[in-house]
Amino acid sequence: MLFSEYFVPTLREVKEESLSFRLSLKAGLIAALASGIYSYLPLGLRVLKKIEAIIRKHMDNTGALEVLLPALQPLDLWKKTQRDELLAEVMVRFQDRRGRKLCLGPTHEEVITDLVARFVSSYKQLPLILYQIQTKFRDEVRPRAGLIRSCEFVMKDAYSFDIDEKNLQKNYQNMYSAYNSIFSECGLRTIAMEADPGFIGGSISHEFLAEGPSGEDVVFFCDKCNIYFKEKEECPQCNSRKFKEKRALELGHIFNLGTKYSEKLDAFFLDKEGRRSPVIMGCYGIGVSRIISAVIEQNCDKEGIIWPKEISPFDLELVCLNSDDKDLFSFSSRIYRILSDKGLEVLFDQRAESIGVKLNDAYLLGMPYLVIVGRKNFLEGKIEIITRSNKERILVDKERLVEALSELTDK
RNA sequence: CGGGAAGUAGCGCAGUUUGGUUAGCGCGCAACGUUCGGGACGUUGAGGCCGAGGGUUCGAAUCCCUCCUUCCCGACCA
Repeated sequence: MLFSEYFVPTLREVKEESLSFRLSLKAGLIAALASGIYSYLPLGLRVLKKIEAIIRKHMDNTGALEVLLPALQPLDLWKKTQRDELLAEVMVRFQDRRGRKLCLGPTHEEVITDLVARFVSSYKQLPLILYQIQTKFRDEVRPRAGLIRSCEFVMKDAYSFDIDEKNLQKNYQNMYSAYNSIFSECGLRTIAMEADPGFIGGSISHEFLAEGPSGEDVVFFCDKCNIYFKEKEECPQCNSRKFKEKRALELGHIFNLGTKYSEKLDAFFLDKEGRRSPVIMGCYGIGVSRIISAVIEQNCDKEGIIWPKEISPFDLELVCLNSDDKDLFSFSSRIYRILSDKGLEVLFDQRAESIGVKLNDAYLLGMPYLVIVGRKNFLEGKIEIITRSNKERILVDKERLVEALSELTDK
């Protein structure tokens, strides 16, 4: 991708305070439309899609099947679980021209259970796991920190349906480990903890938190035992009172729902003995857009973002420092083509900007590798490769560049 | 929903206390020239119902009232 033909409106100054919010605005990942409402710009959307791809891979591995449920939902459905009242405050609700009462789905337990109630009637159809990646709408009291708490956000929600508690446990455990894989593949360090099921309900639930300065939760950490805990009392392992307070962001939450929804929405099946029982459910959510914020907070420095390879919008950024130097420019262009043909995703900054602007932008945007083609090095037959994470600079012979990059990026 | 801060050019801000006639600065944008390994320099230029409405006044970005919006802290939540 040629930088000059791309749409990356970077900003020099922003007044927002949250770390990830600042960086996602400065790097041109998102743009604000109103409080809690954001557009994804091309760079941000690339990241979102990569995260979604990782999630899909791991969901598919658990045997979950992807569906896409409607965001528009009749309020009557919500009356069956009484959650039209419980969630009244956060629901975006309205009437259509026929006076039909609708809401924009803040979550999808009702819709998915209704679907299963319609089509599942035998133990032979179970287990079943369905998931979707979809936009949720919540009328937030106080949106904050950009993608961290917004009124419209992308969520992955999965729902498992089983014949008994034992089978649910198996799915729950599979999801638990899938979640750990997803987050670590996104370049995150997360903490899994037992949690309060809240309005989703059910008996047991676990949440997955990512440490970060803009996090909304507070957790405590004991250096000695290397464990996190929620109650501000003492370390549950060594009873020490010397622990650190940390901010953390909830990225995922898995719930053992049992029969809470299936009973109310009539999702029953006949077992081998012909007995009629409610389907046993689990529910598994990930705040997809929020992952972007968490990743930024855990992977950045004063200069900008440091994308983990797996979700970086591009594999590398190629910077031609002196675009009006014909030799330099044609060499850079040739490199760009060769790398692209090899399947590498390259952002090629060939703008007629000053060197400082291009380098600062490159650090801000944060691709894992920066390939700097400058006149001086070029005349000596060298090209510079900077590893964004540790700022390590290496000079390679220009004939060896493609090879060196293949080694670094494994592509 | 309670508390705080703020709305002036695309972005970041000064000016408001003490009202005064053509509303400023930096960056960005357009053009030309000079630069070219760290947001470079010069010249010229475009761009504002000073958040909205109402009031006070000869006169309002500035004083008063109402409303809207945004950010931050708390309560609540993925």
